[in-house]
Amino acid sequence: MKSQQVRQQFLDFFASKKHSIVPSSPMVLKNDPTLMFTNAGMVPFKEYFLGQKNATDKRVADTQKCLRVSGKHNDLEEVGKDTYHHTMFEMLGNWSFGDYFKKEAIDWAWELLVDVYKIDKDSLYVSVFEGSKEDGLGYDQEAYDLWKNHISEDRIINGNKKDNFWEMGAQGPCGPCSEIHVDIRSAEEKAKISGKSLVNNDHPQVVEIWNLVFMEFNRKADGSLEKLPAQHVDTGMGFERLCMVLQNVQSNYDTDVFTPLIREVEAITNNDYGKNEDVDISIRVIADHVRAVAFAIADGQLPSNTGAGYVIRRILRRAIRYGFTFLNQKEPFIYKLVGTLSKQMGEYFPELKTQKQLVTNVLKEEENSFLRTLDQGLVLLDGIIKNTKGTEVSGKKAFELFDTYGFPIDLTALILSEKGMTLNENDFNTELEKQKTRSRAAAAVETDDWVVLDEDDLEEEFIGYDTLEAKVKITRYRKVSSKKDGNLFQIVFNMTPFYPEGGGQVGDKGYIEVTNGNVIYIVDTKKENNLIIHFAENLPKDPSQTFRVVVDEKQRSRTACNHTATHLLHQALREILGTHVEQKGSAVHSKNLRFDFSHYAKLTVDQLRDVEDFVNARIDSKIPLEDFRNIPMQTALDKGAMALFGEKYGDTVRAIKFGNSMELCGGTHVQNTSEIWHFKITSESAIAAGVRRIEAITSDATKDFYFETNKVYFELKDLLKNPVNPHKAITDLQEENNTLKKQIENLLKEKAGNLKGDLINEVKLINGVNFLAKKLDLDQNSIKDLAFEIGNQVDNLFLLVGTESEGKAFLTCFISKNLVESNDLDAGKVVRELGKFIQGGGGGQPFFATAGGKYPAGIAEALKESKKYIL
RNA sequence: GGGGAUGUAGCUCAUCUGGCUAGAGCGCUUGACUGGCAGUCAAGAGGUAGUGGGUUCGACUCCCAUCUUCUCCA
Repeated sequence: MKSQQVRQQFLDFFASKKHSIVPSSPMVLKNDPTLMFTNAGMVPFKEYFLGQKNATDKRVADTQKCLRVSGKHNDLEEVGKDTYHHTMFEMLGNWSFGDYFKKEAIDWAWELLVDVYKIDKDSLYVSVFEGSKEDGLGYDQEAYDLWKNHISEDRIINGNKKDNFWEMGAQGPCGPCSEIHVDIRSAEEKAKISGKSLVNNDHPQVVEIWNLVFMEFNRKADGSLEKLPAQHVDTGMGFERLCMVLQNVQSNYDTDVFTPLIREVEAITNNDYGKNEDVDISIRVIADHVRAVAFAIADGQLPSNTGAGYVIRRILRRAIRYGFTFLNQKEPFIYKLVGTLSKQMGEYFPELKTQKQLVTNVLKEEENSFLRTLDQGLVLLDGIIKNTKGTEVSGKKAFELFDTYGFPIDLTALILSEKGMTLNENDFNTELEKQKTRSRAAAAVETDDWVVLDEDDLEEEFIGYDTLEAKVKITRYRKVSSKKDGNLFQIVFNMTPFYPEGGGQVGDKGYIEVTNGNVIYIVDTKKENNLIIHFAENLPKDPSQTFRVVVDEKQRSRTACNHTATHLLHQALREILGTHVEQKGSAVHSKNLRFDFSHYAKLTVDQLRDVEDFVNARIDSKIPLEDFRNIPMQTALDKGAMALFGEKYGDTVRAIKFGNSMELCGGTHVQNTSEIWHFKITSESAIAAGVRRIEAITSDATKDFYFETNKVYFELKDLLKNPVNPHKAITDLQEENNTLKKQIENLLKEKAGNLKGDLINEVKLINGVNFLAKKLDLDQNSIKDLAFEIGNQVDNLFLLVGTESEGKAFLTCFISKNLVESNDLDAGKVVRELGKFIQGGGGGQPFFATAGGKYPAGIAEALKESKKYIL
């Protein structure tokens, strides 16, 4: 059975059980501070489990693209070494939000696997939670009894808390779970060792394929459990593993999910899969990683050096590294796999198709940049090897190479071992640990439990589109402390006019009015799991009162101008550059806006001008806002709204329309484009291959901008005595300046030439040494030049020049090199000793040295004294 | 967000702990040799050492601030 069919049958099966089938949510998360990527099928539905939102569909099923790079079985460095771990994978899941529970979940799982997929029930095992004393939980008898109806009791295994009690995190919803394992070994092997003993033992052919979680508790910060108001089902089945079982192969990488990629890698790199262990690992790594990276980029997450982008970069670099070392690829090649991937998965994940060109460009650029890093590292490592005595390279040096220059440590180890050398890994790990501790300490956040004041009013209403102030009640609050921000309070109201950071737009600021006119400032507003959280430095004394809260109007209106301008800019770019332009990122602040978009070339001056004109024309046309709230997604799309990838499945959306610009958007906007007043691009630059960034300003900021530039212009013009043509005035000045410079240079040379002649005439032969000590009225640099020039013409020279400037005294001493040796003279010593006369000190090299002091009157004596060195 | 590195001629980089009038290779200009090209030789142009402060007799070098780029960690 082809993987496409496997996926489809799953979805069809649950559709027949009255589930809504929803598309996969983005793999990259934007509004969750606790998580960078969707790492399990349940992530998009977190808010339902947390009780922060009521599900509109009580039964849902989907396949979800997930990314895992850390965790007990998902260390990035392990992926590829075995045949069943991945970074990016699909998780098939069915959900019940307060609807059905254990019985249906278990019955349907069995029906699908055995009746639909026709898996031999004698190869299946199931596990049941055995209970936990520390949590006061008993044996999950209910699940056991349900399984007993389908499977013989000797195939039911008891599982401990580690394997059979699922938790979302340290805090939050959790519950017992029941896993289904499948044994795909041959009959002989099964006869030898019972599959039962291999369950949960990391055996590549006895694997868990489906986990059914029965969510019924909430774990509090103090570790205790409380019963959830409603019970949910959350299941997750590894798609790739399921395909392995159904396609009757021994490895996920032998399924048609991966084989097209593996064939392509073989063809491109001219290597065969299945002949050499290192080559096989490399090919698996590349086949796995290219999926993760391509999906992430298609979801809008470009590789970068921080946050989620850094994780993506690391995954890609790991693939490049394996290709470099074991497949002998010294040029970019991974980008060539995008076509195959898109052909194979683009049907169900259309973002791969539409973003194919961008993904390809970005990968190629990243590959090139890392290959440069590797080149540089190879040179540095060579240097380290040369400077190493003995055969062990210090861990500190290797760490520096890794930390500062990005050279992979395993590559260092490999190269060293080829040269019969070793690496002090302990020291390396110590250094790495230090680095981690430092970073963690800087980012540490302590979060207290929520204090819930109003259980009944958990769904917070956003009223900020229509009003900037309201009378509200606090429904919950908690304290968070971090090194960076100190103590802050997170406050949630029953309703709020404050816009939370999202869609690129910054969160609102403002204040809470407490007793007798005092206020508590709200410094930021953010969204977390669908909850609007207000950050305040204090908490009202009596949080149970009703408060008036007010949004900072100035910031809000400026931000609104910038947000609307961003939409118009987006429209302008698509109109002027073409519809290949897609939003890749956006930041809307009160003082400026930033818009990243896909485009292959630098914008010309004319294009920038056209874009500005286009936006300003729409501002001039005074277009009113049309605000469509709570309309179904499909309705919005039918009306012509631009759908962005990265949108999450949701019940209803909001669409913002200004004339022909229509986008799905939750942000705040002006009522009429005329409020924006004016739009001005301040910069255009590249941020990645095929992605460009425009920064721009609007309204008040453009006034300031024009005022400032205008002011500078008039100041300059004034300085130039108000010429008719300032441009010409400046170029004239520059030319004049150049000719004058040359003239002065010539004059000075001439003067120095004369002076040099005079001085050479004054040189006296004393004791076989050409001696001259004189005070001159020249600057330090000229004296230096002069000294060297005289030195070039006169042999056996001992020259001492004194000079005085700004009340300070200076001595310069030049001694011909042959004299330095034959007469054992040292100009440095000379100036140091003579420096005493001018109450200063100095030094230099044996043949040229300078000294400075604060007593100019002593120069004469110093000059007189100098004679003694040659007598 | 935290740490490390980096910025010197058009390009790639030297200048070891402060002091050899800031150098090399490639590239560029001019000239010579060779039938032409490649090439060789000779001469030459090109640098506020990221920027702004400070310490010092003296700063590319040390200190502070700031920006660029790279990189690791979170």
